[in-house]
Amino acid sequence: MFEAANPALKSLPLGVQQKQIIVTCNYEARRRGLRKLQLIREAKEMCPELVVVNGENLSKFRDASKELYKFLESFTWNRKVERLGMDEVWLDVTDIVAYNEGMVRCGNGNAWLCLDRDDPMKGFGFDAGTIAGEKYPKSETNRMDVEGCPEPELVRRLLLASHLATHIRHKLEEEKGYTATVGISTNKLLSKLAGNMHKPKNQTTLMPPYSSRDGQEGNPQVFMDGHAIGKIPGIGFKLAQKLRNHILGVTADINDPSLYGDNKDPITVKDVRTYPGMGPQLLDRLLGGPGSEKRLGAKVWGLLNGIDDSEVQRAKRVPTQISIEDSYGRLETVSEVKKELLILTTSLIHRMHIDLFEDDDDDLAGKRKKWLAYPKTIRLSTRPRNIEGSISHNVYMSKRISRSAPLPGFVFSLKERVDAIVVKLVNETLMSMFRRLHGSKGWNLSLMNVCVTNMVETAGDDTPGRGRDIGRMFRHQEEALKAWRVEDRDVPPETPNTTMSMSEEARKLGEEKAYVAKGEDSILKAEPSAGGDATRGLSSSAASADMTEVDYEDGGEWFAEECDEGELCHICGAVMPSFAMAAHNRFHIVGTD
DNA sequence: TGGGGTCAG
DNA sequence: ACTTCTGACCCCA
Repeated sequence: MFEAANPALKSLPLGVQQKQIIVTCNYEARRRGLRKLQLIREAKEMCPELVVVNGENLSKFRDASKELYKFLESFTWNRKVERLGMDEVWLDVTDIVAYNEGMVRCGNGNAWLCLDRDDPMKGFGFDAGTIAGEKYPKSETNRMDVEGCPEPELVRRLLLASHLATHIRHKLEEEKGYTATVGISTNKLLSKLAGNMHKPKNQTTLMPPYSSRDGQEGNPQVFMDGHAIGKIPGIGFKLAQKLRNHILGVTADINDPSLYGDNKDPITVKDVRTYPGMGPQLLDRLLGGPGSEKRLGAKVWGLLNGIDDSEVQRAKRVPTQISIEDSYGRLETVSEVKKELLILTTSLIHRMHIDLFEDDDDDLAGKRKKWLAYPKTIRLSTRPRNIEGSISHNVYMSKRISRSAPLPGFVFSLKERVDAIVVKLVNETLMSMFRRLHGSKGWNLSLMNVCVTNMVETAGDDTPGRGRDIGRMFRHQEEALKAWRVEDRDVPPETPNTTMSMSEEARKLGEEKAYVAKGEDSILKAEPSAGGDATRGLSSSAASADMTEVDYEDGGEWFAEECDEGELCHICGAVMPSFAMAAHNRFHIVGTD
């Protein structure tokens, strides 16, 4: 992002600072030995010419992330574009690939990939005899013998997805100035891991065969097996530790996290997968216990085998929570706390206006402002500083504690000044929550976080199932898939699909982005899941959105236009004129029966 | 629903 | 000195 704004930075080592730490840095800085989350002092020592920019305010990153995401969404037909953090994205391009797959003779010559079902001229030409970009495993030749290989349909789909990925990467660089790295495969897990290869600005297609035959593992298994166990998305620090302990046997050293840096993890996916007795049941025993996820063993076993059934999610209209936090060297008095709460709360109210309060351009009368969602709950979290020498050492470390309360309706006021709202919220709500967390003395905090959550969405035109183009989309997809159904009769249901996902790091620096193209290939799967999803989307949005739509929309607008003082609904937190409250309450009573 | 844990970037 | 500033999802009572 910084590089895109100022290309001269690309050749300089650049780091983004939060407090005393370089939270991320560009490739030039990494080339010189810098790493993420390194102390400023060490970084400067290692690289005196390091250019440092302040990254404590994330607004610019949020804006760039949203812009990037919107750009990528414009390429999709199904709007399945899922963000992971601010700089990674998955695209499910199954439908685009399926549509084009029927019209392209892969394996020879020039072909056309159509990007718009309504305009055959919109698209790009490509060489249907090659996979675009890098492949896993590497191979000598780029020419494809599509018909001669064991999984020709899958090869065709991944080939199309690879060219689509290249096209999108080029457009992204031309039009937005962001480079990206992409992985292309049949699910989110595999495409994400493939996207880690060939950084900073290439792409990797995980090549067929995907199934094992005559004792040979498929490529996804070989690919997964080579990864350190802790590198698998979904297997974090705790799970990896438990798995290592079981494989290696429990010794004191094994519990030292410093032994397992990036490349030092001695335990691979293959070590775990092939351990005697390994399977979902043993994994459940190893990883389960109070508090752990249901069916965790089955899920992890799937990951070890390259299996991931999770769908690429469409972006939600509003976040599920918004929080602001800061860390402190010392925070020991009530007045210090109050001062910091005022600062945090001011940022939080601003964030609410940015993320929850947008133009309603669907209104016939023109643009109006309205709340997209009302958070019902406010939460205050703190992190008490480690008490020196107290408690054994490893057990009571830097955990957060929190208290929550209903969010008062006055924060939605559009008339009152933000600073007045902030003062009221801190004095009337947050300070008493703080007292519930800590007494008036005897604490020292290293962090405070203020969060609003429990969003109640107002109705919007983005609600799945509402858009006029949704029905049309599915009809189109049906047609595009007809040919496939016939041809795929004898293909087992496990046959993969074609999907694409992308990730970018514009967020941090524009150092690179990765996008990952994921290919779905199971048509038999696509049919029921498309039908099921469509039905679910329609019914659930009708049920939940209709309930709140009239209330909140009207309440918000009346308040915005006519009211100086709103009255708070204690059920949902909406604010509206007093005369509306009786009808509003009736609505709740009827609606919640 | 409140409080906490894990995972991710 | 497992740190920064988040956000998503899961579990239990």
